Amino acid sequence: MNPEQSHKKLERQFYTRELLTVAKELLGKILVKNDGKIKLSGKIVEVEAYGGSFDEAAHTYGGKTKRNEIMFGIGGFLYVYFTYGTHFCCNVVTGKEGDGTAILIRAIQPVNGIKRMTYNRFGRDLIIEKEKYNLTNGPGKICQSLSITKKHYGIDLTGDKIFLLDQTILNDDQIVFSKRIGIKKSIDLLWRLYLKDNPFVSRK
DNA sequence: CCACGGATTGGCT
DNA sequence: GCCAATCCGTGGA
Repeated sequence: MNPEQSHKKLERQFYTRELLTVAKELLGKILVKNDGKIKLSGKIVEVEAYGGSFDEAAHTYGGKTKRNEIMFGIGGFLYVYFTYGTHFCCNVVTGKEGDGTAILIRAIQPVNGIKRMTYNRFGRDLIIEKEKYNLTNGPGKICQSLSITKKHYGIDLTGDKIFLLDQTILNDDQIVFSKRIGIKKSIDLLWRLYLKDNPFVSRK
């Protein structure tokens, strides 16, 4: 059965829990970008947790600024940032007011709207089968294929524009806990979580 | 005001 | 494996 038709939208209380709890349970959930007639969606297969008093790699480490203020709010909102002059990345804010924690969505497995995602990414149809795996296997690629930009900063994930659909919670033995990618601080935390053996994960 | 560099990606050696 | 692209948030003068 199509997972988009068989599960409910995640509510506020899913997001307001502790960072790593939410990170684990985000795996396997369906991310939906609702563009009206067209709905783009994918299963979350890789995430990274950020935030808390000792995580120097988190954007919240230096305190509240205009850029990161949504991360300091209550869970269930979207934190979008722009980096390297080229890419957007999207995060799910977690926890209570003031926590400053969020989870970067690093890779999804396309479910619906694959043709549209392909056009958003490459400006054309798929040419080779292999390209299917290059659609959404990275944080910048997700935002490009789903057309998520700065204007989606702060969107309420309990609304109907961008949201998550509930799915079965996965067991720990299906999840790999590893070091985060592309950071220079707090590099030893095993806060990158991904689905074991999933071909849409950004790297092993 | 200015300088620095980044939670990335894609192309080339 | 190396590096440029290309913007803007952040921090120091």
